[in-house]
Amino acid sequence: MVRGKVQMKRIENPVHRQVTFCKRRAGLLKKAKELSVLCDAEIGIIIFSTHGKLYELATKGTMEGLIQRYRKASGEVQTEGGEVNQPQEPEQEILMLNKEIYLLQKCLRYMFGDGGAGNMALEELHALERHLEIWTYKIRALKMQIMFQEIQSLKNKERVLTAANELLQEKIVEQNGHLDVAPMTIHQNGHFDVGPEIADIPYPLTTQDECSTFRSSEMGYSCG
Amino acid sequence: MVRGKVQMKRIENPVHRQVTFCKRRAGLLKKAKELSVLCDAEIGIIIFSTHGKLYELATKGTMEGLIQRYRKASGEVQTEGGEVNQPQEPEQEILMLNKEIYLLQKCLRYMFGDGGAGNMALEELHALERHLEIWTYKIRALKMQIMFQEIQSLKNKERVLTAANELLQEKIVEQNGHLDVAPMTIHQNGHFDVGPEIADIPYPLTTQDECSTFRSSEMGYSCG
DNA sequence: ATCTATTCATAAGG
DNA sequence: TCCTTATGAATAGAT
Repeated sequence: MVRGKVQMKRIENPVHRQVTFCKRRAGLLKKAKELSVLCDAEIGIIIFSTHGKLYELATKGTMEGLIQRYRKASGEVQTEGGEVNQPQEPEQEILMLNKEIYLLQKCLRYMFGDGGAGNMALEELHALERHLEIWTYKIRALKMQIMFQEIQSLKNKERVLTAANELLQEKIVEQNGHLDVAPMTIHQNGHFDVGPEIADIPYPLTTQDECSTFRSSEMGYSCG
Repeated sequence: MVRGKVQMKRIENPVHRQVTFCKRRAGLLKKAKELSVLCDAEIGIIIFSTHGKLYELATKGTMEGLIQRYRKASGEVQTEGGEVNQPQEPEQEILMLNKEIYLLQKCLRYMFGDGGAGNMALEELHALERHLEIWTYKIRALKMQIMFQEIQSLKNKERVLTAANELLQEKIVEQNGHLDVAPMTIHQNGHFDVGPEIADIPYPLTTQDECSTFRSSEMGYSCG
């Protein structure tokens, strides 16, 4: 028996919450199906429970199809030329990627059966191939950029270490008077010429060992 | 006043349908919000009306975020090795594609700013490049297959026409007695060897001109 | 949009 | 999980 109006806040008792979740979830999905039938609407519902379990409903076709329709519908506002370009605008790029995904999935559907709802024309395949090549090119460029930064970072570290080494050598020479100690210089030539961005570091005796990925803020070295 | 139980079928009267759509849509979204609050669930609803208008709800975060969570959740079931293979199973292939899309989107987010929520590691980029190469390869293979079928279809038509031609020649020769008419044979060699699948066609005097794409059922010719 | 009779959903309990 | 039941909520049809 329903005692009074239910409070619109999270049910704290986990058992009650679970029971209510089951019941209301069923009710929601039922209502969605009814709405779809009565009003001839396409409806998709995605539910993640507190514990991350997925429940879903797609009233016509599949959820993937609905997601694609959603992407097209929410994306086709201000979509103009269908050509692959370098738009510079993140939003346009996202639209492009949505098209890409649509194409990929259409291709996949053809290649592996799935009922053959939407088949791919040869022309679409040509377009897809071209897009994939462009993406491959972009990925390679990005990889190069990342590796370049890494090399730059390593070279900087080398400079720092070399400088530290020389300073230490000088100190040792000072302390030991005329004792002969050979300087420990590092020779390591990469194939990239990186301009000197680090110079005149007072006493750089340590460098951090973390040297990875791309954020330039993480290319750091520390001067103890 | 509700007269009797509502019939669970499409409301034919468009005004009634529209009114019901409005009311029930509002009710559904309200229920979804309640379920989300009461049971701490993340819920997304996508509704397309009959006329294609989009209505949506995402109770936590954005719809895009939810879609990605959905893809991950529905994808990571029974995903084993993270390696790219040729699974033959459509479902597994769909899982792979979901990963692909996830990767593409992550890549895109990095390349074009977007707040930099999830950045890509060099390793992920390597994987993406490899995946793209494989996709390119698959696309090319599919294109080849389609073109091969087209060639096969054309060759069949050639056979049919040649046969028809020969029959016509014979008839003409019969009718004209000893009049000398050179036979009109067609010589056209492609680079693919297609086994004879069409033979002994009685009187194939016409062939359809539609010869395109891939469905083998559409490679047809008609024998008038 | 608002109203109201009626059906529907569901909280609590078993 | 499923059934029951009292009660609040949703809504069809009318205005």
